[in-house]
Amino acid sequence: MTIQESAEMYLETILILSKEKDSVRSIDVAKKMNFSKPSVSRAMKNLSSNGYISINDNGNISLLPEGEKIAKKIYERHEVLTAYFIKLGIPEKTAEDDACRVEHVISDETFDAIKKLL
Amino acid sequence: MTIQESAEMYLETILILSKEKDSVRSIDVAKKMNFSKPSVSRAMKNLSSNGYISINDNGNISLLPEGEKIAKKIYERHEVLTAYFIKLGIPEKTAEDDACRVEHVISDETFDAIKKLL
DNA sequence: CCTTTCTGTTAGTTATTACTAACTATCATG
DNA sequence: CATGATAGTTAGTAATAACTAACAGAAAGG
Repeated sequence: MTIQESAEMYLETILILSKEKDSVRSIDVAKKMNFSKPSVSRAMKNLSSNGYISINDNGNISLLPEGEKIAKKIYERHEVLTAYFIKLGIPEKTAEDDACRVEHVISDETFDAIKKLL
Repeated sequence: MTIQESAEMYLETILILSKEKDSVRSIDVAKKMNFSKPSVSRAMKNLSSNGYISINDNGNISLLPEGEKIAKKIYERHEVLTAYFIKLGIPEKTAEDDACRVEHVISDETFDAIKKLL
């Protein structure tokens, strides 16, 4: 099963939230992504049953190795692409939005090439 | 109604096919995109009822102004992005594939900036 | 002319990914 | 302890976009 774009977004968000705060729960993810609680609840269940995250009894979410690998990959892409678009003169907001969509669709080769440009 | 990514792909394909041959029919689109006949049939009906294409009695498909505008926009993005990725040292096949996904998701501003780099 | 092939459509299915409504469970506080 | 807010889940729905099975009509070839 190839990981879906939505799963990548959830994992990236969990990574970002865990940098910002001590514990990450479903509700934090929902607020950050502007999604409904049930959407996140379902997604977390899915990520959990596929071994990307674990959820303890308190509802705290943590990335498992496989999930962390993906989250870090997408997060790096996000950072690099945003910086690159800004360097091209794109306003920050637009650069971020574009990075957020491009980060899921480009190949490793193309990403590496762009990364080298910075 | 914002135009969907799939509609953009169909319109782009129709434009490319009409450069290659005199008449374009559903079956040509299906073969080019590797989609089933019913998928294309449904998509053409949709594009037609939204005024992007017209289909005559022989089943020949032609782009209407609104459809042609979108097709040309996406096609230009495809060409420019492919050229750009190739310039970065990416193999042609990968460059094409990446262009094909990126072309639908970047803003006009970011595209223009990349275009200027060439 | 009949049979096969090509083209297109109808109908129903599937996957992804979001939603709302409504429920349960927990927890803090007056 | 009762009340109300917070958190999470269950169940059902919707949009997008692909699929297969099955059929209808037209064209082509023996």
